[in-house]
Amino acid sequence: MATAQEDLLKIMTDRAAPPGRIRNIAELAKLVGVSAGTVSRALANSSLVNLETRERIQALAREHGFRPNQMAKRLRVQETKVIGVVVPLGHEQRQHLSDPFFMAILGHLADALTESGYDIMLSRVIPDAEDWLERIVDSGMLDGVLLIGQSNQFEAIERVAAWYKPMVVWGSHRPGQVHCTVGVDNRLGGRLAGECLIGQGRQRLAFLGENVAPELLERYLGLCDAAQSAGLAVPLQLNTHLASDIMAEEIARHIDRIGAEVDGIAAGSDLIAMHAVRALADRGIAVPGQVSVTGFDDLPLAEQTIPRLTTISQNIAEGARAMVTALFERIGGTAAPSVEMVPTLIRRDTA
Amino acid sequence: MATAQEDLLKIMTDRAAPPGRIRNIAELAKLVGVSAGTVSRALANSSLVNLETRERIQALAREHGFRPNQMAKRLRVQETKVIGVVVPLGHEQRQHLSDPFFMAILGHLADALTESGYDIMLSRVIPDAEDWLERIVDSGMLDGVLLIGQSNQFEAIERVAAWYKPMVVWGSHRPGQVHCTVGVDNRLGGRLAGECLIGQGRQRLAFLGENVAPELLERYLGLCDAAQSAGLAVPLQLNTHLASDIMAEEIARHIDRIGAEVDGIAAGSDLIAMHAVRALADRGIAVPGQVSVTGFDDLPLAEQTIPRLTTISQNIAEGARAMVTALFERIGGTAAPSVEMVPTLIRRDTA
DNA sequence: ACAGATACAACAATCGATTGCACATTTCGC
DNA sequence: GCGAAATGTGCAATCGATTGTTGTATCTGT
Repeated sequence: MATAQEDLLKIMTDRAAPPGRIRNIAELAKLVGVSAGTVSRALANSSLVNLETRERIQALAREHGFRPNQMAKRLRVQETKVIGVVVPLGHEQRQHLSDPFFMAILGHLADALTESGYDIMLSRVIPDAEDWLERIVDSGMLDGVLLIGQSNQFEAIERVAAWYKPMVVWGSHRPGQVHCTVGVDNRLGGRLAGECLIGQGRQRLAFLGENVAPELLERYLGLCDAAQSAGLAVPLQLNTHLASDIMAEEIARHIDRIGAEVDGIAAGSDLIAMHAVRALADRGIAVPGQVSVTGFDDLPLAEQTIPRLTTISQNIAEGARAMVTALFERIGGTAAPSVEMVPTLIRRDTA
Repeated sequence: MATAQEDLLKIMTDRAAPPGRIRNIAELAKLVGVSAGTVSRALANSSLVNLETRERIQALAREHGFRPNQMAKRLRVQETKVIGVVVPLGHEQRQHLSDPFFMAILGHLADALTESGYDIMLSRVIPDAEDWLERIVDSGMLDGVLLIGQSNQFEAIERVAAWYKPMVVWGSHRPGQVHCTVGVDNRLGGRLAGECLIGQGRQRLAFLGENVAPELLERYLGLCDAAQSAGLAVPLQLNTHLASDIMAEEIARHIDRIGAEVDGIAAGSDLIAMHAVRALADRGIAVPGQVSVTGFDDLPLAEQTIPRLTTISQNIAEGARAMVTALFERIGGTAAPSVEMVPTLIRRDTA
């Protein structure tokens, strides 16, 4: 702590900005002896200004560590080079940014966007106010918006999508919807999971995950499809919050309650599956000996659990790329359509 | 795909903005029949404008879905309400945003910042240009900057910290440094890990993790301290990249190479430890039977591996809070000092 | 040597909101 | 009924850069 105090002193002493720091283009212009406009062009390396003066100005700017104010530039040019990445938490007030799925996709989005010279504005929104999305969209700070997940905000998204084009949403595509989505065919994914379980001879199925978000609902419906095709009873649907701390005990309770009624569990996500496997193991129920479990997402962690998760793969890297290209097309004025990717079953150890 | 085409059509048709959309305060002012200034004040709910007109203006704004342009406001007010969260990847070009540690801390930062009405600008920076941090810091877009990790950019950070106050860095505190850090005492953490291993009777120690980032270097030095105190040989130091795809095979190679030379591994992070445990298991080496392993961070995943990781805990939630409060103090003009938290050993199954 | 082209740089409008100051209209005290 | 205070609104400057237009040397060709 002693050293920290010393630092504090040091900081207080050179509190004043470096002498003669240049704050804006006008000051630099005065210093160089030209007009502000010329400086602006010089810094943009425009051939309109004499090579000699151009270099003189650039040198002086570098020397004084001057960089033009982006806020002003962006206001003038009406282009911000910032994309909003928004996670709506309609049904999940708890922090959910640490959800591994979100993090995985965010990583890929960040790659693609920074590569194209865009910055990322991250918003974790709890849609309490009716116009949460409108507020984001016309804050005037964003060139476009990527929404990760539809949550229970389908209506709000549609409403905005009707007039705001540069927006792409990760989620399910319902026939006739206006907003542009990228995602897998969740219903097919659910069906694949079901068929896998049924193929193992499982008869009494359950789905772990809530059904307010379209994505998860579709997965459940896909599971139902599979059950129906095989002549089995309608699978149970067990609600589970997405916040990881609650999730664990919630799942444990479900497992306790349903006990031997169920021999095949399709989880709404890998994270849910992981907790389910753990809860089953804790109770001495063998996976996949007595109960089979499937996940959804195929996150890196699916391979690292023991036993490794059998899961439905959505290609997140490809999905992120698709979102970004669709968004750029839309920013450019083209009406890029939705993209629906095909999920595949990754067979590992749990089913 | 048919439905997607339909959507496209629909989108093209109402391409034009809604009729009579109000673009700026001046237009709204004309509509209401007052001056722009009055509208501005009315929307800010200033008591300077008559309650009646105020409500009339607000109603009209709501009706037309008008929201003032934030970019303009922020330019004028010289306060952006945006905090930059920056991950410098000096020694790691590969995507690293998906690093679970980063994600965990980002989640908590997002909570704390949004709660205080700040937005987050996320930058994943590869510090190739010399002035990467300067560019971020005086882009004019940020009220403050949070740096996650020092990477190998200690000098650059110090240089900027000399004149830019509202910046807080997650990482190690070296005596006499100028920039404000929040983090655990990494050296002590390394020592704790070492003592734990030695306490299990381990004699031939190794550290898994590169040593260009101060944090990891300190951890290694702590391990060395412990070894020295116990009269053991200097622990091996094995470089390991942080990009998760390379990491796995790199660690596997290390394990193959060192074989029986080592019976105690202190990993630089939980992720590294996890991969090490897996690599050992794959080779039929019992953990902790033959080799003990410790992690660092105590991420949620540390509890979910099998066997569960023995690790050094840094309280990430508390750390994130500390970063944010320090940053706010600095934005307010106070020179908040560095914070160094005390790490603790979490004893689980791997050591 | 002169019309016309070329190369530079200055001027001023603009992006969209905020806010100090001045001005006009009530309201109030006495 | 008159000066003073209170209230409400408009005007215009400002934040900091960009860019279309205009103006003035300098240069080219004949």
